[in-house]
Amino acid sequence: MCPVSTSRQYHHGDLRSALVASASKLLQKQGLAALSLREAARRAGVSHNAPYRHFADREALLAAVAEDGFRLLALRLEDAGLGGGRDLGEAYVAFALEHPQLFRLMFGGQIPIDRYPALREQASRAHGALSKAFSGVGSERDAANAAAAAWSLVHGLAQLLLDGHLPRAGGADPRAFAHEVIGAIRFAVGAQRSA
Amino acid sequence: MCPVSTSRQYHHGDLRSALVASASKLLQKQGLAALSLREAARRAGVSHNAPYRHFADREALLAAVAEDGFRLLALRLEDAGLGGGRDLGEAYVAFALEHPQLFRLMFGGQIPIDRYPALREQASRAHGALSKAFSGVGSERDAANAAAAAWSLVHGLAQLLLDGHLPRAGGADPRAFAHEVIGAIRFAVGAQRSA
DNA sequence: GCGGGATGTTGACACTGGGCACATCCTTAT
DNA sequence: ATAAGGATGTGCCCAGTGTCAACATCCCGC
Repeated sequence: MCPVSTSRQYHHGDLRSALVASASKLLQKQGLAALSLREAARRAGVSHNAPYRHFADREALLAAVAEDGFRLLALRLEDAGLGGGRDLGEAYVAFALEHPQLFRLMFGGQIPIDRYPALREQASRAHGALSKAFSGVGSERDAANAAAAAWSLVHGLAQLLLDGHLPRAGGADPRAFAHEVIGAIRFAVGAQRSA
Repeated sequence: MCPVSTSRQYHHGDLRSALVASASKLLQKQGLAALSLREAARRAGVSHNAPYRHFADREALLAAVAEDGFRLLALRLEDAGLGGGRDLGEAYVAFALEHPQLFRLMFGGQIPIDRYPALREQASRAHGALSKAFSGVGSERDAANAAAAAWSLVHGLAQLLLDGHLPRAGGADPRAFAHEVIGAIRFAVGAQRSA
């Protein structure tokens, strides 16, 4: 399929990777709207139609970029997993803040995940890293729900921070703010009970 | 040349509203990618450049649609607010599930909110409706953080449900699932403490 | 009336995603 | 080694889009 290291280059060598790379850079610098197939091709030094040999359409290229994103996120979470649930959450938010555009692409609903098995797999990996921290809580179902709730919490926090919806009470440092908010969920739970 | 112009009104009457309406419908039915200025104009029965008398560019039209979305969300939350924090959360998720595309537009980061004061105001209104439920919790700062945490939780849950990231354990009904997950946050808090 | 500003229209340009036929190069079987 | 054949990349084409500029039409205050 994809001869990796041994053979000489045909025309470009590894256009697929080059395209994903230039697309990622483009996404990070200029945002999703500016990410065009043609521009990515231009930066990779090939004609505007060459990408179609590697990606069915623009969406497929986006999916490849997102897949890389999920892979990176999963790695981060697996690293942070040793520190417990709260560290996981902060790592999640940190990832989003470091790669805002990438994060939006990954969760922006632009890509129908089920159509890209490789994408789904990396996403599941990230999911798994989060779930593991809650595997010992109550029944199996309780654990799954707790994991879903925790994921929701940190995911929503990341998203709202990116969109500038949360007036950051905790000063300039978003990481500290995230720490504070994640901790404050217990107050919310309390209020919920009393209501 | 169309010399017959008696029945056909040259001035549309309220083109701005008509454009927002057709854009909303378009968004809901076909998704953000299919929402073009030209198509919206076409559906409003007007030439492809007429929108520019009311919107500086495509983004401004999107902002107007999103503004309507926030207005609707705020209303929903204000209605649900009487029932307490948990009802609020479920109303939030329900809104997202009923208007998936609109919700994504509102929070997809496509629109720089700060550039559209009217948008910001409606968004703040929704925020306020959520915050009110936590106004009595601990110190003022605790309350703000609790509100942020609660918002994050339901927002993340909505987003993850829309993207199909959460395998729904609770059967077919997403509303019941949302109820369950929101309730499960306390397990997550417990796990967090013990970690 | 009538002139000016708001509103719509037509035309044009650059750009994009995507399809087609053709050129180029590598690999493999003969 | 060489010819067949498939993988890879190129050009040219088309429809659709956002946006600008010039022009047409309408409505309101003088």
